[in-house]
Amino acid sequence: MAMDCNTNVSPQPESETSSEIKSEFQTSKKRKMVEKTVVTVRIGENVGKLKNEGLPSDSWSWRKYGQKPIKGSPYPRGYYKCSTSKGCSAKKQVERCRTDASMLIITYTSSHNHPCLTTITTQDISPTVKEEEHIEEQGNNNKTSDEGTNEETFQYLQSPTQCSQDIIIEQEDPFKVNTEKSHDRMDLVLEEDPLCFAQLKNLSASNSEELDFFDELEELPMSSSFLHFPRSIFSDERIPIAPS
DNA sequence: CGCCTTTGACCAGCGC
DNA sequence: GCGCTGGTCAAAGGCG
Repeated sequence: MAMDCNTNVSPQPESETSSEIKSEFQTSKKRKMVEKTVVTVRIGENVGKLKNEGLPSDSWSWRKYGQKPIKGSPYPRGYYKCSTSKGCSAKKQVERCRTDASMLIITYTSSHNHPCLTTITTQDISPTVKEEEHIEEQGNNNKTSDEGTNEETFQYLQSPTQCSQDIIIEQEDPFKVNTEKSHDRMDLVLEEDPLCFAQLKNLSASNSEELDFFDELEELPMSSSFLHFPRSIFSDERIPIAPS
């Protein structure tokens, strides 16, 4: 895998937890062309807070079906399937960035063939959403004040750049060159991609899930030393994905 | 009892 | 063609 963490400086607002999404229509040189969305998530204080608060881990329900050590990375990769709906083919892969233990790389594959639970049982999970939104509001410089305050279903249509301050998402279309307009593309992609915001919301929530997963991984070598890096060094975690 | 995690085995794609 | 590697399957066990 060519995944790695760069330390490029970007104008995006800094945050304890940030992430990016990259859309891939061709990906995984090992496998067929499958649309993927790669998200990098910086593990920050928010994650711990979420975890401590015991929030539901996700709007979707994920079931782990495999874990594999990845060559070149000290951390294994976990494979998850959506268990919200039986026929749902949505999957995600979770791994820790090999060069920055404080970052998670989450790769979403396929799309959900069912409505997000957020839209199904809004009343059940709205406290969770509100918690997330509250966190979002704490430091999102780009976000307008009236966003993220109402129904969750509305957020489904929002740009991921606005969805969360602690999860700054950048989606990259490998077939397009201009990365500076990535957030413009994101809007388009998200409107087309069934993963879209519902999954983006997963990110912050699933952080805790991933943290649980990686709590164990942290016992692996390297991780502790990486955790000592100042987070500011990794203000930008753009992950280059080598086209196949 | 149902769901989830773990883990070894197997399969498939890619590079040499 | 072979080996390596990533991705998936399925059985077993644990947990709520």
